Amino acid sequence: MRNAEFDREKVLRSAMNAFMNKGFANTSMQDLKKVTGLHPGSIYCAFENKRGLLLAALEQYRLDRTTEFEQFFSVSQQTTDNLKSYLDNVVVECISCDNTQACLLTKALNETAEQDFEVQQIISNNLSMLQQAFTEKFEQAKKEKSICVEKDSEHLARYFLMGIYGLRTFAQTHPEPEILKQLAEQLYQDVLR
Amino acid sequence: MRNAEFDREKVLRSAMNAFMNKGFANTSMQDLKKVTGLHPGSIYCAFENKRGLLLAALEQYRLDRTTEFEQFFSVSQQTTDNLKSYLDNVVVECISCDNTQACLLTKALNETAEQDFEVQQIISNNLSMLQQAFTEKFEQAKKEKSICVEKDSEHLARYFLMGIYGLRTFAQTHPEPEILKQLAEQLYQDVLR
DNA sequence: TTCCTTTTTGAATGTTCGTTCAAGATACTC
DNA sequence: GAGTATCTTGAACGAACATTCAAAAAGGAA
Repeated sequence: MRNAEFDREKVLRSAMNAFMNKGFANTSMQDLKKVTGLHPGSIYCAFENKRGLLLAALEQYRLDRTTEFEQFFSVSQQTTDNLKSYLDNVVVECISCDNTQACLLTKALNETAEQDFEVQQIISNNLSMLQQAFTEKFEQAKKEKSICVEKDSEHLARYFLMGIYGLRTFAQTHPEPEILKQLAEQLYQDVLR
Repeated sequence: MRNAEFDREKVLRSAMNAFMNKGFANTSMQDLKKVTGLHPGSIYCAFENKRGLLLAALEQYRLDRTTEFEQFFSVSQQTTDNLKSYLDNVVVECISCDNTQACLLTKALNETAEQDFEVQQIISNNLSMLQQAFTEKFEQAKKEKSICVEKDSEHLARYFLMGIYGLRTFAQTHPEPEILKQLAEQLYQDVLR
């Protein structure tokens, strides 16, 4: 017997960053070898192929983001405060202009749409779960009397998520801090109103 | 002397559709040969290379979308009506689930970001022009008393565009007509409020 | 019709890609 | 400490890629 030498999580996060930077198709095995430090054979041994590495990276991304989400919503007692923090953080990520701070899900969704149904399904599911998580937070905010009870939490979650998608795309052409902050602020107001 | 046989606009629209369907990197010259009906040599003769074809397709896309934009805003006297029509059409395009109805600019932006500065610049410029066009429409709506004069037209245009980006991304995972219509409706309300 | 120029054609090119594999290295088991 | 199962290594593979090019075809000028 013998265990693998490499740190699986580190490797997956490296691969994840590479995919976010250059996209799946444009990231070659040579690139992956460089960023993960793994030789082709090891990658194929551990993940079957390049696509398997993407699938594993997507799963790691899901785990990481879920943890991050829970951290954001365990700061303040006021759920709306945490929503604001979450949104502010999206803006910070956008401002950084660092591709590795982007969303792997939307990035991969844009690229593999209509070509790989399994990947598309996985991404859709992940995004649906995020949406569901937001729905619960809006439901909670209603209980805390921060939001009018008449509002539909599901609709709010969808609108909020739509805004985040839009913000990220917008930032790609106009990463100006003040403008992004302004857009995020209005989104927050519109959702809470 | 001898003129080229092919219809340049038709070729560019075919290429444009292919790029929107599979992305730039995933569209091979064989694919392009198939959809354009042009042999590799002709493509290289006319557009220098694959990237040159993308640049030409982006320019054709700009022309087509500009014409379409002007058509949308020459229907009703009420600018706000035309804004609504424009937004409704985005929803229709999203519902169709037809990749060729997507936005080549955001698609290419997602793919070539951080890899091809010239392409990124062209896309940014095109999107800025669209934003500017919306700004003018909101300015006009203010003159028509449809929007409060206190509002900042530039901010409204940015927010509206952000919403459209978000809507398109959201639709990729949830192309349900009713939900998309609801999101678009709220966006319209939030902008006009 | 003849000639010249340009386009069209599609096979050939060199490169890069994802993937494989056999040899070597290494840690665990007994 | 020997044996063995597993991982690591990196060269080699065929396939697919963007690109080139020389020959063939065809329009315009004379």
